[in-house]
Amino acid sequence: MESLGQFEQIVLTAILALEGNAYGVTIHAKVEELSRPKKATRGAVYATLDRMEDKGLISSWLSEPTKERGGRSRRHYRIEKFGEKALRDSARTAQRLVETIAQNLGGLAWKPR
Amino acid sequence: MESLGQFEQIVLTAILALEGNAYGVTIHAKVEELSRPKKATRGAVYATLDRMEDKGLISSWLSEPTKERGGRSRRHYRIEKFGEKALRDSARTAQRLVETIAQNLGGLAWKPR
DNA sequence: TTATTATGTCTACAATGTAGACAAAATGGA
DNA sequence: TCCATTTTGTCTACATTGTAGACATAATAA
Repeated sequence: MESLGQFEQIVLTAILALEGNAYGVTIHAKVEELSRPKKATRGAVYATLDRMEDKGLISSWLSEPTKERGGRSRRHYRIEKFGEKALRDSARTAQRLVETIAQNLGGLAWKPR
Repeated sequence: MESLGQFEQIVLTAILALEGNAYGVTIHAKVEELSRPKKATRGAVYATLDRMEDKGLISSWLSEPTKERGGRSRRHYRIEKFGEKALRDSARTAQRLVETIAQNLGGLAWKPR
């Protein structure tokens, strides 16, 4: 019953949100968006992607190079069933925490959107 | 701009939820409740409490022994302002994740109370 | 060709997470 | 009295996750 680390959860969520356009650079950008105002380095993202691939949470493949300035082939990632389940589970716990915190600490003042 | 680890977040939330009755045993129980079905050992909880006290997120003091069978003095914990802020911040990020996951993965099947 | 952009790999370390043995205080019952 | 039991806490050692940044490579424009 492994469970996701915090950063793993964020990276996985980023891949999910990118629907089919998930590779190093876009994932890194989405991770920073999700964890704002905290920064993340590319190294951190790639290391986590590697580990998650080893564990079978995600899989990857190389695409053809693009035509943009400097564009070269990219390693794309997608979530496996196993990763989806892990993410779902971790989201339940996260939700439980958020509710408990909101109840006890009062308005978090986030606007849902 | 330190940010809370996953387990730190859970332990902090447990202290919060226990309002004034937070010490090793009750915290451990609440942590397991919050992270169900995952288990946690007492060692993990205490190690995390120590680290968070070092960082000034929480503080602790010893209470008088109680009259129950085997009851001895307990180390009670409470959250400091700094810890409260850290928890609030981490809750915002968690909420952002949960929303993103729910949007992309569909019903998490939690009832928001 | 070389500078520049986009992309990815690697290494090494710091921080966090975890298990489980051990210790000690209190007290009820032999 | 003193020992077994309950409650509580400490400690050690290690595994996993998180992070920074240097380095490498491919493509192309100039």
